[in-house]
Amino acid sequence: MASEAVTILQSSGFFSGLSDESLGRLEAIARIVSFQKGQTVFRKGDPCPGLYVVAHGAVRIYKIAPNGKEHVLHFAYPGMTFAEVAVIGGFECPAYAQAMEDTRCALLPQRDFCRILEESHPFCLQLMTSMAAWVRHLVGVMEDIVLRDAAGRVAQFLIRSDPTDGTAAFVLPILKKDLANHLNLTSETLSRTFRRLADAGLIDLPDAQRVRILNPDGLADVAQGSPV
Amino acid sequence: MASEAVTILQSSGFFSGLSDESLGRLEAIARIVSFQKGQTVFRKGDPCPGLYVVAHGAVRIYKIAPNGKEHVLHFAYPGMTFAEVAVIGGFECPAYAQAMEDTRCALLPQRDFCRILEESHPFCLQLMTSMAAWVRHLVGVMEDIVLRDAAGRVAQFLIRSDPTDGTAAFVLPILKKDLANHLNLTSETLSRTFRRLADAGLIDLPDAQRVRILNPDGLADVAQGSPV
DNA sequence: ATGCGGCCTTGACGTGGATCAAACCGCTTC
DNA sequence: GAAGCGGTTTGATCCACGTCAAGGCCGCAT
Repeated sequence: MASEAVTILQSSGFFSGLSDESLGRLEAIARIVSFQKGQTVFRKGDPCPGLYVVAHGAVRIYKIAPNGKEHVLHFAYPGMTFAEVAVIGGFECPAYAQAMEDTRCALLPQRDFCRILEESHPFCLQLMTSMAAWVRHLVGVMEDIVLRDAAGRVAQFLIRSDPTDGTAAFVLPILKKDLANHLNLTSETLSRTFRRLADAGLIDLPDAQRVRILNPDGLADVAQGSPV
Repeated sequence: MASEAVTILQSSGFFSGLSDESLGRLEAIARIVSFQKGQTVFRKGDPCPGLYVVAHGAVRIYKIAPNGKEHVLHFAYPGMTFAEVAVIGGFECPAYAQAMEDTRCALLPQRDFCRILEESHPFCLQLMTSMAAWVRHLVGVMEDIVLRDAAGRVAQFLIRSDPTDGTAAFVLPILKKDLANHLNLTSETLSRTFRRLADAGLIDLPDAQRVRILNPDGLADVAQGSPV
């Protein structure tokens, strides 16, 4: 099903600006791969299979410390890519990847992908700016962790991930235990932090999976370091 | 002095693999800029002047939290570049940059640089792999901070930055207070951590600026999470 | 229904590293 | 050489967050 690959690629911000010609070349090399919930996509140290574009489901990319502690670098949802950096840099997989749900991806194999990069200058340029945006995001995550306390990190996350841009409740896109891990907190601390924000009247927690932002400005203050 | 720019560019890993033709084009747009010790190179939010290549001196790139806390993202020494990502992505300066010593840089102005990127495919490819390496480095720093305790971070830093690859003492490339900040520690905690490593016989501290690694394997164990 | 196994919450308690404070350098400057 | 100043060290104390433990909730399988 070649057309499925094209649909997936087009849905991704990474490839959306490409010409039909470039898309056609990518389509020619793309393979569709599926993973069951909980299945490992690749392990740290594996040779990098290529660049993945998520079509359905969700994947978490994480590292494991020598002591067993995990840290989730990021979550890849439909339209998002992962393993780009290893593909482009030509190194082995720098982290673990695991499907959080049944997941379907387009896979652009490393060698073919690099060949296209070498042949297509516009594609190269496009990818470069995408990488720059990715670096900026990464630095942002790092700064969240380093410069903010628990409440600040949670507030920042809520602000960034509220799809409603307002006062409707929305469901958290991930399990709280994964969110806690991503923010470098324990799930206990995350739970307590949510409660403190709710007690302060900044958010409402209708149930375990949903959040409503009651006071965006106050939440922004907390993200900027104001005490709860 | 056009030749000075070429020398600087060639000394940088970022540009070392380029053809004479590409180098010539960069030389044509390069300007030499100097900063006195302590001088600000740019501030967060400034329009990005271009890509800097350090010739002499050292620059620290850092962020400031709303509460005033600083975090040093990285140190740019001779041969290293900074502000590449903002140039390529076309955003404003995402951080502060300050000369730690009297410093001389080549500056490749944003617009000219981007024009060359658009015209030269080999250059684009080269830059892409440099960016990938840079991302990997960034993720490494982030993982150090998130997954290791104070002793682990310091041990990891020492292992990575020991130029002697052995048992000779070497001078720390930066002030301890800046190092502490980079590792997300206070200088007090860094001082105490050095002492603990020295008491454990893993390192020797002949004076405040120098370190000698006595037991590389033991230090590696600490970096992997073993208690001191 | 019943049991079971994740996930989430809440409480009590412990601790790594921050903070506060003081003293000691090695400099530069007068 | 006295005074001043940043950087470093050390000690005493504090606190945000982790750890440990227990209980509640919900979906799923028997």
